[in-house]
Amino acid sequence: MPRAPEREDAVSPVSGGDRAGRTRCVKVLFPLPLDTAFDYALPPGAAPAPGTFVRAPFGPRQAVGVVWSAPFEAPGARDDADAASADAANAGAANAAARRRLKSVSEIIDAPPLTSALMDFIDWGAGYAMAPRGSVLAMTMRSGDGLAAPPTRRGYVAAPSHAAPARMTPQREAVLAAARAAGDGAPMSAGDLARAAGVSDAVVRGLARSGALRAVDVDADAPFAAPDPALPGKTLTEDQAHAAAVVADIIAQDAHKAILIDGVTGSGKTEVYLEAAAAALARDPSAQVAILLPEIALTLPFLSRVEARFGAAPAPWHSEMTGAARRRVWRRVLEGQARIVVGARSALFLPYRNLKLVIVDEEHDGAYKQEDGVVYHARDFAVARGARGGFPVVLASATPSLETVVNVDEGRYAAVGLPARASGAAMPQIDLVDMREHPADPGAWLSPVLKKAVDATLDAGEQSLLFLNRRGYAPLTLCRRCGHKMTAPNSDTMLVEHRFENRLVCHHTGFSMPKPSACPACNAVDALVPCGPGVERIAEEAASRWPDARIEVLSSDTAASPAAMRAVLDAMATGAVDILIATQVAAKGHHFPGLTLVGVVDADLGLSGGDLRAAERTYQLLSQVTGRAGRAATPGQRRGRALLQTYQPDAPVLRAMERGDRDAFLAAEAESRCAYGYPPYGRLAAVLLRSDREAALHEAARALAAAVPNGDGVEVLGPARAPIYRLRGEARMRFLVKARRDVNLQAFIKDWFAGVKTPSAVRRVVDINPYSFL
DNA sequence: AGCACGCCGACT
DNA sequence: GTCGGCGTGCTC
Repeated sequence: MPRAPEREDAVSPVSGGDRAGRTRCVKVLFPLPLDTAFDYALPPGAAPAPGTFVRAPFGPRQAVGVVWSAPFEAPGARDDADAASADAANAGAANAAARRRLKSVSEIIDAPPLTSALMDFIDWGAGYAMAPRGSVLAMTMRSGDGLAAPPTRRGYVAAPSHAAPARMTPQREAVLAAARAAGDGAPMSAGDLARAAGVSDAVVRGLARSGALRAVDVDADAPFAAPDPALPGKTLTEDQAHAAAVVADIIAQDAHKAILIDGVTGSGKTEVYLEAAAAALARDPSAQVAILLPEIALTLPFLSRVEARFGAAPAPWHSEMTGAARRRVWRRVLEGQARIVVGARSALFLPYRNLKLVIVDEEHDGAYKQEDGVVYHARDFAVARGARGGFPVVLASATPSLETVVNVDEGRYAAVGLPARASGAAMPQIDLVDMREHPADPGAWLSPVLKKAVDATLDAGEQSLLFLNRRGYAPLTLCRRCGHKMTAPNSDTMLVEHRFENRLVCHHTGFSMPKPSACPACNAVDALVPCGPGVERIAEEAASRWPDARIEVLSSDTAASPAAMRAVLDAMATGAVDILIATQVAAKGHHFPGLTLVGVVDADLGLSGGDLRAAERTYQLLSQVTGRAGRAATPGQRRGRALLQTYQPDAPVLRAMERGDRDAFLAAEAESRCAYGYPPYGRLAAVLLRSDREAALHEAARALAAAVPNGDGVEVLGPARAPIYRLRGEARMRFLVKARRDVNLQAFIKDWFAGVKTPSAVRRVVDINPYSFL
């Protein structure tokens, strides 16, 4: 990208605007936590469109921002709207601000501008999340150095044949052949050429010196290969073909619509929405498609699936990408050159030039909720993005969220179902194991019923998955002499024993320490006892019960790296593991053909805690993990089976799981949420105050409580201590704001806060529609 | 977010 | 007497 020449001080401080105050200016928004866009004069003749990237002096430094308005005439010394709206006493000050000489935009950056749909989305998102607009813009601009001049690297192409070197050798011949094979359009680096020819790069340099190879500078950020939507996809089942046709029909309407693909685990939702992507790409040769996934760990195998369908690798995007890879994707998305982006929730904010479809896979997944910085839910924001861009949004899930189901029921979203597994295999048989009737041995966690089922599965040469959503060896360590509980320093969080590393780890703060031999409170030696099970402890029990079985443990921390994790998953997929003991990392998106038994060690886990979505989350997790069983229709293989160990077999969630009656569960869940006025039937927001100064925190909470405005249909609960009161040395208090669906919650909260001055030592975080209540 | 300005403790 | 701690406030 060529750059505009520097125009420092193009408008001179004295004679810049003419006397009549006709300086042309624009508003500029910076990617900083500021809500206001600032006014700047424009260099003479410049008329940047809204969305254009510019550089401008900002305080003592230069900053890159985005033009956030059409050009307008600078307000003169006379009253303008700002002054008129201020009251008489303030008019002088307002005028002084308006009259002050504007600084000038120093450079108009030669890059495609942000689209107005994206700008609208940023404005809307900031208002919704109650975040400064600049913070939302920052998510769009988090690009490494995407606006800097593109880096180049030296490449070589073969010069015309008459430029053959005087002395030809076999090595030189090989290099020239390799360069000619690559062609003029694809310069190769010296190293690549040498490797292709099987010679050292000295040969390449020699040829370049002699003129037989021409050196060219090539863009180091290679373009993405163009996807070919016309390539044949997988053969679809009748259900899939029907669903794909319904979705394609919506895409053909070229208007905003949200549609849910509601398909049981193993029904092949992915094939259906890849057809949706193909339809969008085929309609418009410059269309871009974004596919959002909840977990980056899943993106790698998924990328190859997309590549297989379209013959081109998609552009990946997630928060752990850095440097050149990040810059390359960002730039190519901005240019419209990257046509398919596969990424985590933040991929929604990329500066697409012509976004025509967003697909949100596993739309119910809690990982779509961003909890720090700008707090948002990527599913909801995706739908809002589609509304502003005038394009459809596809949501896919086997266990759609109640929010989405209600949107479908009330006619706001379309829906299409995939009721059967694509392989033709039956859904697993699900049974509850009442632990009161079939208790495990003391100090053990597997009931005789589950152990017998694993025996039978081993005998049949099939695989078992024992699922427990708890990392480590034991979730609680306490001193048997004095009762002291091991907690993280300056936090009210329990330390979890991880026996493989012999450490105590805090899952909230990341703190860890070697397991001490004596109790830190009473100094009793060897008195610290692990309480309760984690996956490592279940593995210990399994190893003693089935000493000859091949057993593996999988959780986000037993695997040292993503590659190690893949290795375990691959071993499971190829049948090299008999019993896999795993947390929810194994519950998502993996296909294990030999797996016929899923045992859930503690189906009650997650039901306690009083979180309004506890039952829903449990249902989703259990459906997902039990859905791993018996997915392949292998001849002679038994039907998949799942056993759920529970102490509360009458809980509605577990009854619904047993009967496979999702709709009854959702109906009951909807009824109870409706009765309490909880989302999606009412609005909810959490206001969290935190500070390392406890007295200031309590005072701020008291002051806020005293200032709650009267609002029809709004109720403010609290302040109360947050469930984790002390975290990383900070104390935390929380309010919950509950409102009817027709209430503007954000306006109410803004009004509330406007009347109170909270000291800066107390941080205040608003979470609209919270998912985490810690 | 930076960065400057502004009032109270340990040092050349 | 100064260097410097980070609280508060501003950036067109």
